[in-house]
Amino acid sequence: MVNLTKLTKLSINQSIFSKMGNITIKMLAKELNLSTAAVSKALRDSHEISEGTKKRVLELAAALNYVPHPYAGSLREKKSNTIAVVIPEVADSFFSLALNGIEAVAIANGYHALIYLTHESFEREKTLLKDLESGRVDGVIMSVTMKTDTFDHLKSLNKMVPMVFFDRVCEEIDTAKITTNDEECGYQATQHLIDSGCKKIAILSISESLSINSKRIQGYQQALLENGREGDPASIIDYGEDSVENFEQLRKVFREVDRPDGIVATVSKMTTDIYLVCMELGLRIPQDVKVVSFSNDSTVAILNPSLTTITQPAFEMGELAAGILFKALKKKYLVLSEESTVVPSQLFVRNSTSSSV
Amino acid sequence: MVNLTKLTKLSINQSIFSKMGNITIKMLAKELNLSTAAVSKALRDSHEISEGTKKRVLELAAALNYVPHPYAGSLREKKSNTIAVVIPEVADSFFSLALNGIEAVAIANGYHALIYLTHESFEREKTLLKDLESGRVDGVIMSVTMKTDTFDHLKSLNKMVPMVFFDRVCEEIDTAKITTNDEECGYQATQHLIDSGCKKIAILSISESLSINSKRIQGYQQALLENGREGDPASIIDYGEDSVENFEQLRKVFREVDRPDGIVATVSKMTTDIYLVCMELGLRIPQDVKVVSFSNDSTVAILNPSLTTITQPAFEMGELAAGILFKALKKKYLVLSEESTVVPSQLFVRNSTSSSV
DNA sequence: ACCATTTACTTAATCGGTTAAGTAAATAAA
DNA sequence: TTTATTTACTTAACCGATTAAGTAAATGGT
Repeated sequence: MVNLTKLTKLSINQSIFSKMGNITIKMLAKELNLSTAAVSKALRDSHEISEGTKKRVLELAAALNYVPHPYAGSLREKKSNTIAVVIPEVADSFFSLALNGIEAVAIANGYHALIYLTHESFEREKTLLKDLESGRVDGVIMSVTMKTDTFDHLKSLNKMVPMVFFDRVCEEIDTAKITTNDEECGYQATQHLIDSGCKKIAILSISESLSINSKRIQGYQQALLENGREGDPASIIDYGEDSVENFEQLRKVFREVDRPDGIVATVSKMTTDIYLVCMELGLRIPQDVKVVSFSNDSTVAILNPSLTTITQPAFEMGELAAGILFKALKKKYLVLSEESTVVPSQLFVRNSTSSSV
Repeated sequence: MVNLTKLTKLSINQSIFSKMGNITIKMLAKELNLSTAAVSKALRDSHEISEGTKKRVLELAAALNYVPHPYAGSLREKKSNTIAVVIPEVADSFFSLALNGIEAVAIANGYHALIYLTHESFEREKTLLKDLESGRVDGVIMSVTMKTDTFDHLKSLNKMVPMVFFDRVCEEIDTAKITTNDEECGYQATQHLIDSGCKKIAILSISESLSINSKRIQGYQQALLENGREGDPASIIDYGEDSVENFEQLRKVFREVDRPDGIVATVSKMTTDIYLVCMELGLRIPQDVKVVSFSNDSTVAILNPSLTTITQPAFEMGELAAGILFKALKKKYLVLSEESTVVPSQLFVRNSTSSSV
């Protein structure tokens, strides 16, 4: 049995919440008539401590539910055993799947993964990354916002902490980047629409500064070019953050006489708008308009009609990014930029591009 | 201009990443011939420091990109300015919306919100909560896993740190709980199916131990009872984690002669399976089977057919939960259990329950 | 029996901040 | 002029853990 009489004297500053106060090594030491050093070593199974003492320490620690304070150790060791994952949002299948991949690897490596959301705000990204220069985390995995168009905050953080970018990478930063074959996919999506009989193909552009966006559009233009079509600049439709404006924009495009008969959505959330606008205007998918979307949504198969998608290896990209980061955290002198990887996405043909209807 | 000559002598232990090493108050103090105390006070705009000195400190701090180490302050102040958000997953519209609500409030209060995912693993929940007893965070907002059926880990954490539950609450813990009117919604959904002409209504049950689940089912049973129907136990279909098994289960149910002609999905992810099974078996929604789902998905309107939903005030529930937690963190003696709130959900009728087709 | 080594600890410094208490010089009050 | 107060700092303790260095006692070798 553990005698707690002495310990009660130690509990101070009790708020309504910490009825018991946090147990510290100091308390264990006092209770056991040992130095804090001995207790610390016992907990870490040091050879300097006798088996009997170790047993006493472990038993008391368990009885009192001792949990080491992570910040104390981190401060001393200059190592937080924590990584940060900085992503635009989580209400997106791609990011939530990638996150699962990252988390799985982080847990397997005994690390904490702190998730930070920028909500596509460049200001928030800057504030966040500045904070991460503090030593709060040992490494960072991130996808930049749609609006990230200067890179000093990234460069600055990259000097302090190993970083790995995934999907929405920043080309200007010299470090590891996990991407998918965006240009090729833009090409494939467009070629698939052409093959399905589309004459006028539009593409929704999410952000000028985003490398994945421009690559997808490059692929789109390349496909048009190879098929002897003008790269009509009017067919690149800017898609912003204001959902009302976006809807209005789409409505306008599809109301025109020479409206597109095929459209590529570069991110999944554009799909709902496309479907709704087509419904409203009485345009049938795929008969009047064919749709391909970059998407990882699980609902694509039960949409009306089911949606042809370019699906990214989201989970795998997360796993890879995390794997490389932990490799860097273990081996001190890893050249991260040499670890960049491109993982291919896959085209899934469904009814939204069917030409046989 | 800042003279950095002295400072270079301080940089030690440079890894490939920390080319510059982290700037500390000690370095600033040395460079300015001040004590660390003076620098600390200057940075916190103390009246004890002259305006001239404050200016010198602030300028050097800015020039060297000084970022205070959060763990050092937290340790001393016994306050981390950080809360934890523990949720089952993020690939779910309800949780991601709630998360946005929580985050918005956290940022407004100058706090960090650390997101932890349990992936519905009870073991992970226990490990996580144990870690959170360390002092890592000042408060916790959480939704328990589907499998959480013992509560010692929750009770234990609740002694150390203020907790607020939302949606998937634990009734046994005496603290604030933000819920929606689950029983009423189960009732409404069922009544709506009855009103739409359904004779045999099934409900998908996600977990026996989850209070929201049992409440929804109670509402369902109540509605059946009030309409003079037997509460057929066979109509409560257990939905587990194995997606292949779930699909098989559903297929079996809908193949039977007296198959249901109405079904309530208690969580949104069940919807895809229902739609796919109906497609496969040639059952038309809503003519042969009517579907209501608890869902916050943005795609419900473009499904085939569009889905009738019970939609929870997810963002608002997150905001409320966070608001109460911060109220508790500010006022020391707030009785959290008195802050529990129930926010109503809303029924949106769409085509999956249409009776006029 | 005597020195060497091993065992099982303790002491004290450290991580990077914050702050109570102390102090010397300048200014104000009597 | 002398004492009181204010100003602008510094010193030192502290948060909770880790660990290099120190030490007393037990054990071992010859």
